Amino acid sequence: MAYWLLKSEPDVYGIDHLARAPKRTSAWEGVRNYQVRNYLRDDFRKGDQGFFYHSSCPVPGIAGIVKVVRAGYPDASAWDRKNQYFDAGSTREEPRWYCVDVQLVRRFKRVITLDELRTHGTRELAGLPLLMRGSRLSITPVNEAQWRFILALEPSH
DNA sequence: GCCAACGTTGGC
DNA sequence: GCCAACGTTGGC
Repeated sequence: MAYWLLKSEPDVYGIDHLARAPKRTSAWEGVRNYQVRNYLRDDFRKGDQGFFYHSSCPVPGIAGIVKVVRAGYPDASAWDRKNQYFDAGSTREEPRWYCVDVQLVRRFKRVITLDELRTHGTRELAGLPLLMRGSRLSITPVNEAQWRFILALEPSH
């Protein structure tokens, strides 16, 4: 089982939106970056878990945990002319973009902030893609040691 | 709103 | 295939 970090802007789609979704489940769609597309298409498995990260907001950080309930499948938003993520280059025969379905596992009792993660960036979280210079990908892998370490941060403070 | 970093586009 | 221009991301 793999671990991931999924970024979203809370104003657009935050963890509270997912909490209110039917079955607390939603498609993670609209990804239009090839590297992230490859993760979604090739590497995501049902049962994988992910951190739900809030970006572009007053306090960026990890707000909770999701699990993958459906592995990669073609992103239908690319076929919808009215959708802001429409892409005429993606067809049903040859889909260009992929998505997964995620279900909220739980919200953290507190947001584990980017600042706090950075304080561990040279030790336990060295190499975490989120903390790497220039890292902008909306989905990045998290290894098991990093996953466990971040989970253990939640009860402290 | 700024701007560093990085991806994409398109002319050549 | 190069690379300048442009667009996007996302922290600050």
